[in-house]
Amino acid sequence: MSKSSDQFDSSDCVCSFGMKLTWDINDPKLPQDTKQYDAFQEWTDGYVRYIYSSEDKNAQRHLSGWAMRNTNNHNCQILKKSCLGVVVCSRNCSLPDGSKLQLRPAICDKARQKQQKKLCPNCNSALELIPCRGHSGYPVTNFWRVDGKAIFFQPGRYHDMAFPNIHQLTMEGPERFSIIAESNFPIQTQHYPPFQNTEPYKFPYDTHTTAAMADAPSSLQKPANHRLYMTRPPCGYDFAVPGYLGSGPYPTALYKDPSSPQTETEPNKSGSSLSGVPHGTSPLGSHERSYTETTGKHHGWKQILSKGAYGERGDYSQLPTNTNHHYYNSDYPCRYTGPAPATPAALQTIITTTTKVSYQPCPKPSVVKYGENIYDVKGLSNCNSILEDASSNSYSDLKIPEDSGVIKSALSYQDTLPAKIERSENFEGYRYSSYSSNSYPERMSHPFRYDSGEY
DNA sequence: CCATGCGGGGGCT
DNA sequence: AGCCCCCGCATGG
Repeated sequence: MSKSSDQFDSSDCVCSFGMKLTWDINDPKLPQDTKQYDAFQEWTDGYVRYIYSSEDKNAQRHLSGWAMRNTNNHNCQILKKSCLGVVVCSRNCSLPDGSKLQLRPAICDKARQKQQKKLCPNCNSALELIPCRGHSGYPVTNFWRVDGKAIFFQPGRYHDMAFPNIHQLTMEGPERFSIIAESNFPIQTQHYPPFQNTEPYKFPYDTHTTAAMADAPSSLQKPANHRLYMTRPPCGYDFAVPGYLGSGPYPTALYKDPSSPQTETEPNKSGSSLSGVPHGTSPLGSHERSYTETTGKHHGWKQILSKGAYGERGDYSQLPTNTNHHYYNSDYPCRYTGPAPATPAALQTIITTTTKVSYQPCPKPSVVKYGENIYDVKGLSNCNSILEDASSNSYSDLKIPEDSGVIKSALSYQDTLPAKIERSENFEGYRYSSYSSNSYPERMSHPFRYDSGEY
């Protein structure tokens, strides 16, 4: 594994090792001969699947940059967690740097309630929890399953593929928001295309992305804007970068208020979610929406690390763009089409609880094939190639894609680390950082740290 | 204190 | 039946 870490980076990219294989968290049997694992992804977004080593501490803890709470799905083998959204200033005030306040909601109900009673550190107005609605109007859900030596992670379910499980909020249309008035945001629907169509997801994301970009053309992307809540730097990663990469896209769909929820979304549920504004988008505009990112991706660390802090903000401009997409695309495409074949594994694992696993013998076939079909996404070139390979091989055979361009690109941004980094425990302290596009450096150090502390 | 998990239970579709 | 969510309880840092 260790070695793979480098490769892991790739995980961000769309085609993670997990995505290459065809499986679904609900499959009776999951791939067992996994030789490679994905690097832990803090900020997952979209329909992605990763296979982590059971030794990965972050995976063991079922961590996520997003504030995810345990959801009882009455299935002890699969741990289901749903996104809590993001906490923002009810007045949508702008921070000194122009960014919007975005806090990671406390996971504990009581703690969250207390958190919401606090006032905006910047303007003293009330804080507001914007729920995530990236999954067809419902919070984005993550599924964790321990099986053998691997920990399988999957956001959403394939059925949902049609809908993006993006945390983003729907509304975020960049345009609209650019400036948001204070309180109200118009939440409009996004324009993004509905997936509904047959079209598969072809990139809704892109769309979003695009849109997003629109706003901020170059720089924005960076994502930075988002002030996500970041963790503190224990590792250093705190930085908030937007995630373009990381989970990149994460857009979570959060709506601002419940009241408006669907509206925005409009009937199409699907649509909405897409909007994804990827984090990166404009800072200001969407505050809320933006928060999407906010929510958190700490993800930034990768970036951070790799990049160095964004010192150059400029840089990112470039990045973002590509990055974002990339990953999405892949996500979808890969997965869902194919049903997972049942794979026979030698052992089957049964997970009792999240953490516990018991093995049982099972029949198994040795080879698996995963539907090649699955991956047809044309769009993604990247993935495709990779996928193809993958498909041809059995899991075990797969090699990692170093080859794939995708990855590389991915790597470029993130390069480092990850695998090992476990997020430090501190994760709790996200402070949000916001940055507008550029200034973020300051912010980082900025006074506001909303960690859990009070302001 | 709070993050996490577990699991009962209610409500909806 | 599934899914979502609320709630309390327990554990552990």
